[in-house]
Order: sequence, then C-alpha cells, then structure tokens
Amino acid sequence: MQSHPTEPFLDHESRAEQDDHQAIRLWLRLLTCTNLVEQHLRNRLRKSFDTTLPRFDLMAQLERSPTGLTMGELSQRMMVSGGNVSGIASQLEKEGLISRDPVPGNRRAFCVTLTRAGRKQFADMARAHEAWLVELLDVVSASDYEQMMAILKQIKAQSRAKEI
Amino acid sequence: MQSHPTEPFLDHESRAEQDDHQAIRLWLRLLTCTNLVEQHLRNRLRKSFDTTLPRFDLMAQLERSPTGLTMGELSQRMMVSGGNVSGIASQLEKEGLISRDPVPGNRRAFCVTLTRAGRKQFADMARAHEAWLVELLDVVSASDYEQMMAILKQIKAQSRAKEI
DNA sequence: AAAAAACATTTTATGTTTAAAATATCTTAC
DNA sequence: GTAAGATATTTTAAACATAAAATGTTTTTT
Repeated sequence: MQSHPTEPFLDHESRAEQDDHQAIRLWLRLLTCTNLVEQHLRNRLRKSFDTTLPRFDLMAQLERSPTGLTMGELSQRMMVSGGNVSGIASQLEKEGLISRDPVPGNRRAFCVTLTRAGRKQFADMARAHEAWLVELLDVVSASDYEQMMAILKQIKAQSRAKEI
Repeated sequence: MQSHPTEPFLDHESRAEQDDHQAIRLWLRLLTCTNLVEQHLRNRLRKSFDTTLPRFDLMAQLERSPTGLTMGELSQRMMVSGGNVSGIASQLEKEGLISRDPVPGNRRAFCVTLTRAGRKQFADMARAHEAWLVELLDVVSASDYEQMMAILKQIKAQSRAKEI
C-alpha cells in the first residue's frame, strides 16, 4: 500500500520519516540490525543443534563462569527476568546439561554450573556460533570496529545512567 | 561468583572473553545496547501509556502509511510472524484504535488503518517516544551518527545477503 | 472450465517472556 | 530468640511469538 523505492526490504526502518530525529533513525536501524542477526542465529541454532537462543545464552554465561552462577546472576547477565531463567534452567537441568547445587551456608541460592555433557555440547555450538557471527559481522573493518565499540559504549553508559 | 573489576554492570558482555573474535564482541555489545534501549522504552510505555512496545510498533507503522497496510505488510515491517500481528491487531481493533477493512477487488486482504482515536492516541505516544530516544541516543555526535549509520548499513546488507 | 498452485489471513498448539504473587530463607534490630 | 525486613527462587497469569494447519481467495495451467 506504500513503498520505499530505494528500500527493497521492509523492516522497522520502513516507519522512519525523512525528517525524523537522528535519534529515531539510529534506533530503528540498530533495532533492525539486531533483529536480523538474532533471527539468523535462531534459525541456525534450530537447524544445526535443535536448540534455542536463550538456551545457548544461558550455557554461554556458565561456560564463561566455570565456578558457577546463581539464578539471580544469570538473570542479570542474560538481561531477562528471573522467572524466565527459572524455566530455561529447568529444561536444561532435566536434559542433564546443567546442574543446580545448593550453596553451603546459603540455602536460598543455587550454584548453577555446566555438567560435563553440557560443556561438551556447548563447545560444538560455540564453534559454529562464532563462525556464523564472523560471516555476518566481519564486513566491519578493524578501525570501524573500534569506532563502533566506542560509540556503543557511550550509548550503553547513557542507558544505564537513565535506567528506570 | 565471578566479577569484572572494570564492569560495574552485568549483561551479555559478561560472557565475552578477552581473546574472543571481534565479531563476537561487537555482537554482544550491540545486543546489550539494543536490550537496554528496548527495556527502557518498554518501561516508559507501560508507565506513561499503559501499553506495550509491539502495540506501539504496529501503530507506528500504520501512522507512517496513512493509506493503510495489509496484515502481511505489517508482519514484514514489524519483523514478526503473521500470527503474531493477527493477535496484536485483534486487541487494537477491539479497543477501537485500528480498523480492518476489506480491500475492494481483493477479498483475501484486509486494509489496516489507524482510526481517528488511534491517531490521536498515537500522536501523544510518539512525542514521548521521540523524547525518550533523544535522551538516550543524543550522546552520539552528528559525525558519529553518520559513521554509525554507514557501518550498520553494511551489517544490514550482509545479514540480508546471508538470510536463511 | 476444472485442477493446481500460490496467496492472505486466521486458528491452533506450543513455547517464550514478563510482572507480580507466593514461598522460603537469611539478616538485623531489638 | 523473635519479629521485621530484605533477599533468592519458583509459580502463576497474561501478553507475545512462532510454526503449522485450516480456510477461503486468486491466479495459472491445462
């Protein structure tokens, strides 16, 4: 019903007006890129390993923290709600990929770690995951990468500062 | 159980290793920024207008296309599945914010448009939405903005090219 | 004209995600 | 030692999301 002659694909940016503020146009492009990459990773994980991005994310955080993380720490780092982590962790525990062990001296907390099987499965996925990201993001030169990281760092700091 | 001395906040980047590939580190920072901004907008929309981001997204696409969009076009532009759009549109229609009218000459398609009430409500939200984004993203200078848009454009193109 | 294929949407089933409530535990102040 | 408050996790209910099946429409092929 409407078309962007210069834009073959339709996405979030289809709603950007020519005279929109710089902040809006940057946001819509950021959102579009993130969605595209995320969808790519979801499709690949599904097809190659019959798993999902949240499950991969949880395991990735654990791999990075060999001594284990509590449910609350996982929630923070994965940037999702506690209830969400609880559900994903239940699945992975049932499949023997992670274990939730009581923390001596703190009966409220669980220490979540990858099992041997979990570490093994994750190693395969991580290798593929890295290759997929390189395929998508290595169009960015080293100097553009540095520039981009710096700008995103500013945005991140500002978002944290304005958090509500 | 693990700490980044230089990183007061925990997020996706907590899983980045020092020697990870550039592509991985860029991705994790991109994801973190997008999540932070998205969560900010969600919180604000909830608090100020008692609505959600997907509902706002749908209305924003319609505002941009005054002659209306079909369900399929909405699905593409919002980057979500058709069934999803169907559910959100049902809510908004029930609340009188959008209308779904038959298309003369094509009995399969619906033409979705904002109602007068929808346009009115959207105008208020859009004003606030822009202010929130400016608050978060105007830390980016005009030249950094241009640079960033160019790099993201490359990433977008590459993601489209590799779509599966 | 009939059959086949493509298309647009909705429905259904299943799973994800959040916010909020519920449960259980720990700490502190008294 | 106990009550009050803070903390950690799980459960629940509602919204969101996808894939696949179902329905109805249009186009193409034969």
